[in-house]
Amino acid sequence: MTYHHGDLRAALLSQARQAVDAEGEAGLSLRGLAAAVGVSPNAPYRHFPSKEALLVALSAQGFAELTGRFAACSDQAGPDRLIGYLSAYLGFAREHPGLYRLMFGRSLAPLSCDPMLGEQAQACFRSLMSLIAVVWDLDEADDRVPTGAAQVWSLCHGAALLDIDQAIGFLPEDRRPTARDLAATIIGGLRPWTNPS
Amino acid sequence: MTYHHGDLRAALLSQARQAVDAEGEAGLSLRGLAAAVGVSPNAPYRHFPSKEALLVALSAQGFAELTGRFAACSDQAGPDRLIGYLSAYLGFAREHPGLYRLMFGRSLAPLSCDPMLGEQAQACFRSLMSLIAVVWDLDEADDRVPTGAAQVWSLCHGAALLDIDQAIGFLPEDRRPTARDLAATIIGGLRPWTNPS
DNA sequence: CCTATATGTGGGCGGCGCACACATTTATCG
DNA sequence: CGATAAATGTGTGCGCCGCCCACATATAGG
Repeated sequence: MTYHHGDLRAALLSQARQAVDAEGEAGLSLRGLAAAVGVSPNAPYRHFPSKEALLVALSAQGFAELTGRFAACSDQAGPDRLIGYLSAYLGFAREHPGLYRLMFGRSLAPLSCDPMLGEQAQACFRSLMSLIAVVWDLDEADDRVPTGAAQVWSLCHGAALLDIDQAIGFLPEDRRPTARDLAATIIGGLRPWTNPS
Repeated sequence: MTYHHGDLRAALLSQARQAVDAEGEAGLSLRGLAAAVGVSPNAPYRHFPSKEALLVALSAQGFAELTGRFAACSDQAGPDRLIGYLSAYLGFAREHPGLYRLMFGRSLAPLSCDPMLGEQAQACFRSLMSLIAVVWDLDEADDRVPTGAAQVWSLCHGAALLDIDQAIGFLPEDRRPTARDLAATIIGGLRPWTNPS
């Protein structure tokens, strides 16, 4: 290993990603990260002005990945596309609970502050809005689209949270919301999920 | 002030409550708390085994307060009661964003572990479920009630979050969800919120 | 009254984020 | 090619943190 690492920034992000996936944001320190990558405790500061900045970068990476998952099922039509998006969303949350909490657990306000993160997050939300416009047959520019998307996101976010930490005691073990449940709710209105087939 | 404080536990909780309301969970340290109350840095450990335990106690207090708000409008009937609950929920989140995030921002899993917190949180959720049973005219024991309540809570939680941090860029400034919006959604199905009257 | 227990104090350990000065590598340009 | 500037990593250190320990003091029960 040379004195210069090569791509320390990427290495740090990757290591942080692993750590967050494994133990959540709580179990993550810049010093620990640096040590894991095999570098001095202060090296990270050459790439991120603060721990917060690293977290934001990680979050942006998460939004980009989620947007990618959405894009992967954008070619499907109608209800299939809706179900695709929903299971992409739930799948992402289930597979990366730590990152998901990092992305949505903190205030969404910095989204608008940090340009990079804002860009990624907005792209993600735009993707959702265009889907909503299709599903509800609204004009893309209709100003009911953002509020509708907010409702849909709320529903999905809640479902994802309940799924992530299994909210024992709140929901019976076998009554977790599925993408199909959510789709039915969005199209047909709130209604208790029925037993999974 | 005597050597013995009198009711240090309550004083700490009260001070913590203020701090969390003011700057959120992030700006809260046991040492700072102790100093603010005028006591040595380690005194808190005689009343809480860890910082986490204090946070849990604070959270439980929050659930109790929310349950209280629900109870305050339990005498109303039908749709009024629904609207009462919803505005109680949104009002609580808006007035105490720091505490709200503390209650719902972390994993819900410890709810089942810690008996005290679990009790308060379950009571809160039971209160919501009985409302749902009424609104949707289901038997209290109907096993669609918990899943329905989960949907309703998801919607409210998302609305509260969007409201709390004003999600600039996601929703137009004047399209925040109101209790009436949510009630309409719950009864009539997802539908973009219309402009506030 | 005297002792056990509850409660608060003081010192210390290891870890943290971060600021500073310094070392080393890489890039730029005459 | 060689000097010099910029980028990148190191080392030291400060103040804060949560938490553990031994100790002091107040309250309660016999």
